[in-house]
This record gives sequence, C-alpha cells and structure tokens, in this order.
Amino acid sequence: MGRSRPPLRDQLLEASLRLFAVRGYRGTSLQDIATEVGCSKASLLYHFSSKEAILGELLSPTAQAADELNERLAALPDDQVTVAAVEGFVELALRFRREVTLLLSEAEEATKTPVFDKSPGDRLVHELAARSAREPDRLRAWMVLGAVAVACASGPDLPYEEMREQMVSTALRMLDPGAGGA
Amino acid sequence: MGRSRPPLRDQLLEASLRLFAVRGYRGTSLQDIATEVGCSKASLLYHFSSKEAILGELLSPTAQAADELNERLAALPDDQVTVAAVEGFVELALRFRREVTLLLSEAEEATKTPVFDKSPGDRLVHELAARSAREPDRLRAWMVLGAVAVACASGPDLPYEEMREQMVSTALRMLDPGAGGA
Amino acid sequence: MGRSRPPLRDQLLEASLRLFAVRGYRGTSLQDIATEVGCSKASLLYHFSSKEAILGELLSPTAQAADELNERLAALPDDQVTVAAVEGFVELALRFRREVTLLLSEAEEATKTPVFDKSPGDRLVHELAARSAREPDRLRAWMVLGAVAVACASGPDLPYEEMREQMVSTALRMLDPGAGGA
Amino acid sequence: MGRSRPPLRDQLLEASLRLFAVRGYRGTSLQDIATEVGCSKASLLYHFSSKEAILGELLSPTAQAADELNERLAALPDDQVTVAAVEGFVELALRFRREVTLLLSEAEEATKTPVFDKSPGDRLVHELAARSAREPDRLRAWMVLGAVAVACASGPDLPYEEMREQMVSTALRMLDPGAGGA
DNA sequence: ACAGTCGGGACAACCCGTTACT
DNA sequence: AGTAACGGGTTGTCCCGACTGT
Repeated sequence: MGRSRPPLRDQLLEASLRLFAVRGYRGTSLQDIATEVGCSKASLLYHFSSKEAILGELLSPTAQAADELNERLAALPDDQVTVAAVEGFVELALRFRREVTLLLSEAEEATKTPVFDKSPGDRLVHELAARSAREPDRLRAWMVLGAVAVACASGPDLPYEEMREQMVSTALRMLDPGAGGA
Repeated sequence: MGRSRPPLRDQLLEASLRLFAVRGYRGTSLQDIATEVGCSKASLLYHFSSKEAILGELLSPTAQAADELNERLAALPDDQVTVAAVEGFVELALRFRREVTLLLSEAEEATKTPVFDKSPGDRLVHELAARSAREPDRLRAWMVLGAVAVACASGPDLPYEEMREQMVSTALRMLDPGAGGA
Repeated sequence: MGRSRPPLRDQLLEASLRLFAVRGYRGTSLQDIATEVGCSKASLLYHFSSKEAILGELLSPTAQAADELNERLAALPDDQVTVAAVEGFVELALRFRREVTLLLSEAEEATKTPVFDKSPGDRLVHELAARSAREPDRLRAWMVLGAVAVACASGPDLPYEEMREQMVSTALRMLDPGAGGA
Repeated sequence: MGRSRPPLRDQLLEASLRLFAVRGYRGTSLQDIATEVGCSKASLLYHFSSKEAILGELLSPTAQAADELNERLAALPDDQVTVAAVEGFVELALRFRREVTLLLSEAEEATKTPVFDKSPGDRLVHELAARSAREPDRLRAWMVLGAVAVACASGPDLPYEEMREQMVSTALRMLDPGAGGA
C-alpha cells in the first residue's frame, strides 16, 4: 500500500537532476543538493555512496532505454532502420528530456560512469546513418543527434505529440539527400 | 630579435582552450593550465586577472563574430535571411570550432561572462526561424543550431569545404517544410 | 534450544579486539566492527554506549589482573619481589597477549579509560626495579617491560611453556647486574 | 644577522613529530599541526603533499640510518655481529629517540610508507639473533628490540653516555645464554 | 503490555585535500 | 610562499520504529 520506498531518496534524485541540469555536475556541490532538499550532507551520502553514484543512478534508466532501442534497431533490415531510429530516438529524448540535457553538457563526466561502458550514442549514430560508414552519412547522423538533443534541452515547450511530429519529420528531411534544398 | 616562440600569453590561451574542451571549465584548474604551458601559476595570473577572464577572452572573438553576423542578418529582407543565416552560422561554427564545442557544454558558465550579455544565440535563432514567432518555426531553428554545433563538436573531421556544403544543405532541408517527410 | 552461536555482545568484543590489534583503535571504525560481525552499527551501540566503552571493557580484565598482581607483590619482602614480579608479569602478558599488544600501541588511548586511573604499569615498574628509586634500576625495569610486551606482540609464536621459560630467564638476566656482560 | 627562527618547513616537521608522538598519527589532524606552528592548513599542504608524506619525511632519516646499520652488520663475521648490532641499535635508538617512539606505536601506519619497503626491523632482528633461525634466539632478539625501544620511549631521562652503557650491557646480558639465570 | 534486542535513517563535527587568488 | 573557503567523504552518535519472548 502506498509508495514502498522512502521519499527522501527520490527527493534527492529529483533535486540532483534539477540542479545538475542548471548548474552542471561540477557546478553542483553535495551541500547544494542537501540544502535544496533540506537534509544534511551526511544524510545524502547515506543514500548514495558518492557523487558519481548519484549521476550514475540518474542516468541509468536513460542508458538502459537507449540500449534497448539499439537492440531493437539491430534486428531491423537496412531499409527500415532509419525511420525506426529517428522515431525511437525522438521518443526517447522526449521521455528523458532533462536527462538528455544533462548528457549533452556533461558528456565527459557521464562516460566515466560504468553505466555507459559501450557508448550508446555511437551505436545510435551508426543506425541513424543507416549503417553507412561514409563520412557524409555519419556527419548527417551526428547532426540529427544534435538537433533533437538541443531542441529538447533548449527549445520551446510544445505539447508532446506536436513536438514529436515536428522533430521526426524534420529529422527525416535531414537524412533524405533527395529532398529539395534551396 | 624575432620572437623564438609564441608569447606566453598566447600559449596560455591555446592551452586553456584545449584543456577546457577536454576536461570542462570547472574540471580544469589554473595549476593544470600553468603546468601544461610550463610556467608558474603566478605568471598565469599576471596575464589574466582571473579564471573567468580567460574564458571571456577565449570566447570574445566568437561572440564578436556572432554579433557581426547578427548585425548583417538584421539588414536583410525576410525572404533572404534564412539562407544567409544558415550559411553564416555554419561558417562561423567551422571557423571557431573548438570555441563552439566549449559553448555547447559550458553554456552556463559562458553566459556569466560579460561578453555574452545579450545572448547572440537567441538572436540567431530568431533569424534562423525567419523572424517567425511561431513555435514550430522556433523549434526547427533550435534544431538547426544543435545540429551544426554538435556536428562541429563531435562529428567526423572532413575537409572544410565538404563539411560546409553538407551542413548548409542539410540545414536548409530542415527548415523547408515543403520538402518530403514521412 | 541452546544458543547456537555466542551472543552478539561477545562476538562484538572478540571482533573489536581483533580489529583494534590489526588496524589500531583509531584505525577501526564502529562500522568496521559491525560489518565484521554482521550486525548494524546501531545494534553495536545498544550494547556499548560508546567506542571508548568497548576499549574499556576489552582492557578491564587485563587491568584487574595487573592490579591483583601488584597487590600480591606489595605483600612480598624486597628480596623476593623481583622474581615474583618477573614471573607474574610474564604470565600475565602471555595470558592477555592480544590485550598487551593493544596497550603497547594504544597506550595513550588506554590511559584515558577510567579502568587505568592509577597506571598499573608504573607500579609494576616499581616492583620490577625491586622498589629502588635509582634511575639505572628503573631503566632496566622499563627494559624488561618492553622486552616482554614486544616479544608477546611481535615475537615468534612458541608453545606457552617454552615462551614462558625463555622470557623469565632472559628477564632475570637483564635485572642481575652481577651476571657477565661484554 | 642569522635567521631569527627556523624556516616554516622545519618548524612543521618538528611540530608533527611532537604531536604524532603524543596523540598518535591518526589522532593528530593537519589542522592541529598548522595551529601548533601558527600557520594555515593550506600552507602546510604546500610544503608536504599529504599527511602520509609528513610521516615519511619524518621517518626517512631513521630508516636510512637503520639501513646503513644493517649494511654495516651484513659485512661482519658471525661472532662479531651481536655486539655490533646491539651497540649500533642502541646508539640509533638514542639518536632518533622520538622517531623510535613513533615507530613503536604507529608501526602499522609506518609500514605503509614507501620508506620502509623492506622492513629494517626484521633485518635487525636477524642480526641481533646472530643470524640464527632458531625460534628461541629470535624471541630473545625481539626482546632486545622491545627493551631498547620502550626504554627510549618511556624510560627515565638519563645522560646519553650512562643510558647507552646501561642499555648495551643489559642487552648483551639478555643475549648471553651462558650467564646466570634461575 | 513491556523490557530487551535490533536496524533503517539521519546528523554535527570533522577529516584530508584542492581551488582560485594574493 | 602563503591563505580562506570550499570540495567530497567519514566519523561517532543518536532517534525512533519494529521485532522478539514473557
């Protein structure tokens, strides 16, 4: 009955995510997080063994979702992978919006976390490029990644479905060399 | 007598840029920079009054270039501004590649610097969206910003001209709602 | 149902003695002890009001034995006290071997404990010196104390009887100024 | 006009030695040392990279002297080594009296220091036992070690020459099985 | 109901070491 | 060469709820 887990732990995670996103990982001290929640720093470190552990726990669901997405994409034939990759990534980025913001600006720190051993970002770029190894294809794939991530991080706040559609269609247009330019 | 090696001041700026990009602004200490160049911490602080000043000086040319670009764009009629904005931003991002990488991951820190009082990024988004206030247009503009910035930061290393063309054409495709989508 | 394992309290004392001897008093945390035994730190502090109390309880039997020894020695005439003191101290050191090790390296901490108000060590030195106040006699008495204590702490592990004999005879030789030297 | 007071670095070493001997290594904080000398903690850490480094530097001369003694002893024939070892060790212990006190009570910490890679104590015991591997001989050697160390640490404060003679003759008596016992 | 036992959660004070800066 | 302020992390200690067996 009711929530089984203690609230403080979740409060701490929530506050950490908020502060990390605003001031950055290094820019946020354990004291900041504790003060925000209203508990002592020692209490914080009772729940999480270290600052890095907080980041890990914060990013782990996102990493897992990304891994699952990559797994799903790996099973698809080449001609279907692009659309699926775009849709999958856009949905993931919208679902873990703040986490993606974090990853964008704290990439260096995040990769030290054991959660991101095999960088899911690189695998995703591979699929977005329709498994092509051609440099122009890879460049466009990186652009898609950046477009979606930055839009989620800094873009305007539209309703979910509208944002999803806009981002998916724009991203597909980026990847279609046949479409019209100027 | 000709200078045998670049003056210390320039060496320090170069080393700072390199280290900031790799370890982040807060992740880099004054000691790190001094050690990298091989001079004393006191010498460093003789040339730059504070750590923040280094970041400011590092970003100032980029900010100035962005301001000039925005000035130029402001003089253009609505139907020409999109193409000009895209081409201008891509060229700027390529010219100040490492600086843009820094800005991307240290946005919070950078905005504290007096150089970026009136965020040139926001103005640029305004122009990229062809001065439209419609949210979908602004969203696409942010996507272009992210696409170009991330591609410069993490994308593959292609020759200048090839990279420029690819990025410009892809960005224009993003902004053209008439082109083919799903 | 007979108790399957020794009661928690005794387990804690045993673990404390072992850990104190290896890592030192300050080098051992309450968490270490609790973890070693497999109970919570709070449980530990239910049985012992403080860390110092553990040390006190650990050392109290040794202190009591030393006091009794001193009492016994006090009743002896001067010409018998040396042999009795040596034999008594050697046996005591062997019986409380690990405790003596602790006392040797944590003397400072131990003396803060109320158990050791009137240092039994000083009284023992007095007896070992055959109640002489001459400095050379006192010096030799301290040497005996150190010899036996260090041998118990760091020396080889011989059978009880052999160790006892060796230590007693060696100690008596130390105290006999008439015996041959260089 | 000669320097009015010793340079800060030496003051710090002196204060560290004094405090370590009284309160123990772990019982002494960097703040304690800094306060004792009257400088800031950061100043302390400017001169010594860590707390462990202070201990290392404190013990290094003693370790070197012990190594030299062991080297000298190694070159002696078996029948001369005992006397030389005793005299050498006594003189060393008197010369580095406070350091030996430290080693006696902080053995665990000291052995972590790189200065004491190959424990000079074990080598010294080997020589004091006249290179015998017999357990009783080794036991007596440990007793000598303890006797001298503890006498220096806790014994009365006699003039150097008197103390030296007393300790040497007593130690030799310990090691001579032929001398009178029970 | 009640004393004895145990543990999850919390905290003040402190630790060693680093930072930007003088 | 020197420092104040802060960094992350650990210490010993404690509160209070939840189990025993009686």
